Amino acid sequence: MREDDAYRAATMYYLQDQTMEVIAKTLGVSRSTVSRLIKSAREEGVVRISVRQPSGSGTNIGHRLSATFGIKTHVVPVREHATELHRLEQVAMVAARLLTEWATPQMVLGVAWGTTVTAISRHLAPTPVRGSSVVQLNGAASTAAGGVTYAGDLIASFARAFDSTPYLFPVPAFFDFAETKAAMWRERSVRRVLDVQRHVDLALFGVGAVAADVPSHVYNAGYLDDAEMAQLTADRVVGDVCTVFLREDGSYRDIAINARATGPSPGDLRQLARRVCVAVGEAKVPALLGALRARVATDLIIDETTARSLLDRLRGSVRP
Amino acid sequence: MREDDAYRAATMYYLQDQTMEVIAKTLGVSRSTVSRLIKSAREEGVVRISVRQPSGSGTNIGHRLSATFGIKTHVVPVREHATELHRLEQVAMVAARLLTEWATPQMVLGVAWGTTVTAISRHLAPTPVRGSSVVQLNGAASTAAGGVTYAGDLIASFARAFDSTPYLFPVPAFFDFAETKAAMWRERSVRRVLDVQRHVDLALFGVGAVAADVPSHVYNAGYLDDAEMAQLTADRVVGDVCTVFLREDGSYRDIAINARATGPSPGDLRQLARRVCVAVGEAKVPALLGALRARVATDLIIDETTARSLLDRLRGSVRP
DNA sequence: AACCATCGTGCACAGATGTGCACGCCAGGG
DNA sequence: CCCTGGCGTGCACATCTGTGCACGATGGTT
Repeated sequence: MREDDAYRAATMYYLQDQTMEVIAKTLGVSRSTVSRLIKSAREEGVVRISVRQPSGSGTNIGHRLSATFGIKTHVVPVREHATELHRLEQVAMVAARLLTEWATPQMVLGVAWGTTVTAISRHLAPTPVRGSSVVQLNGAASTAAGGVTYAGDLIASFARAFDSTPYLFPVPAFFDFAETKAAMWRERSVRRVLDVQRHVDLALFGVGAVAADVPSHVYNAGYLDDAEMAQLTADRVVGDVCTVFLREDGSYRDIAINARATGPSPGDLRQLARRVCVAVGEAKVPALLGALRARVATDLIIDETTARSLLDRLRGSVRP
Repeated sequence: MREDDAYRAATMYYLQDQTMEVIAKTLGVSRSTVSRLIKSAREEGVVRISVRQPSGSGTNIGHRLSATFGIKTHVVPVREHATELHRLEQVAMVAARLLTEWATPQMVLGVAWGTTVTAISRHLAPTPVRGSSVVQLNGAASTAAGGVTYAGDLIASFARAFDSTPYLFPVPAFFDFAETKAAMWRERSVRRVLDVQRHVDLALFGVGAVAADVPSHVYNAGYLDDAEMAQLTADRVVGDVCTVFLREDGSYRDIAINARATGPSPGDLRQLARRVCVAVGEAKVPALLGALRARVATDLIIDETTARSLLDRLRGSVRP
């Protein structure tokens, strides 16, 4: 009843360009109610709005990035002086919209966890996708409490939005011993999830930066001890993708801790058709550069300011 | 430049929920300009808004029609006392939006001509569709002047909207002699168009009603002489689809004039995957009933008032 | 039965949006 | 050279839209 009214109101508003006043009279409710109906229609995914990039947008930032790394880039316009938190919110909104736009029946969506992905999850409008699954890409349990429920809620919120089957990955972010990982990887319960991960059609992840203003989750939630942090610095690690650490040049294979990490390596990721990387914040630029050089992404969603920083660093002219 | 600004403004407005004031400051223009940029983004097809029908809308008119005729129905909400012209405009708007939503690469769009289809053409937002074609379904030349350019403009406006190759059908609406039709149908120039028509993926047409308040084009533009009109009445013809005449029970094969008509018969239409019928006006109900019984449509776009009328007539309780 | 929490609604106001008008810029033509 | 028509812009106003608040209905609990 209510949903049907929302549908009727949305049709009249968006498809027939009627004012809410007129719609209110037709439906026999107050204008305020119509406003709320239309809002709920948007939030419930009854209304979908997409914006397509005009083909001939010439020399702008997005196209430069796309050309350099051979990826599709979505640059989110933001005001110059906008705070990083504000920008994160903007980018997350756009990412959430694009994601629902890219959803296809039977899709397997792989999601990592972190501040960025969590922000995206807050902006997802419900978009039922027949036969879809959502799978957690990397383990989240840590010595500190809360990692599992945190990641669990995150996956659940994606699964709810797409009406998908959720697959959790109940392993720690890092094993203490590489042998344990090897052992667990032989367990059928784990293998089942790994198998789903290999069939991911659309992977979604952010990048972690070791030195960030809004510090990335991994480096602050008790996942790593002091010795490990020191080792990262010694290894010239600048950040991570799916809790696999990277250097700015994109190398990662010889970083010891990665043998104990549970997320897919850049090499694993590259097997997947579509890999969407979302990044906000100048501090993430070195890590992002490493990620792009490791070719982890096919799509990049980034705010204008960070994008500019990235291009600057590429040219070698690092700004203060 | 302008288009790029429109894209940025539209992104910020629709995807990031920014106010125009904020967008104006970011882009360095006045708020009014932003309003206009966003409007143009909508009109130029940069922004697409679609409204999906909630699955569980139970006993409403649309579902009753869908169940009765085995078609998909889109009922356009209108105010009860709305004029027929107003309703036509509403329905045409919705039809235009749905059409762009249904457009797929390589599609062949078949369009008839008439008041309804013309109204739709006025509301089409440009939506480039790779490799698409638009083909005229029925001839339009008449003894009175203007038929050809009229249909030509119509087809051209569809072709422009979808960036398609247009195929005109340069034959009269009705031949005077069935033999001429047979002869023309052997001509290669005509056969080429007929061949495109057979590959139509999406056919769009209205229904003509012999006795309409807003009279249908065929019966008023000099296509038929008095004797022919009298013959139609004698044959219990209630209207036409693509200038092929029908009775209310859906029969059409034994109506003499149809042998001289150039549009696809219901039987021809049924070969096409998707056939979208658009209808407005109580006067069209008998003709529409005939059309639906002849199974010419897979999709029906109709206003609420006409839909109600249609259901009433189905139940035998014709209202005054 | 009384109570309370929750929810949906309309009212009224604040804020956001659309648009007629006038101004200024530019290009083409006299 | 000026004139003129077309176009894009900002201003100011009218209209449209979003939302805090209060009220009333509903349903469950004590």
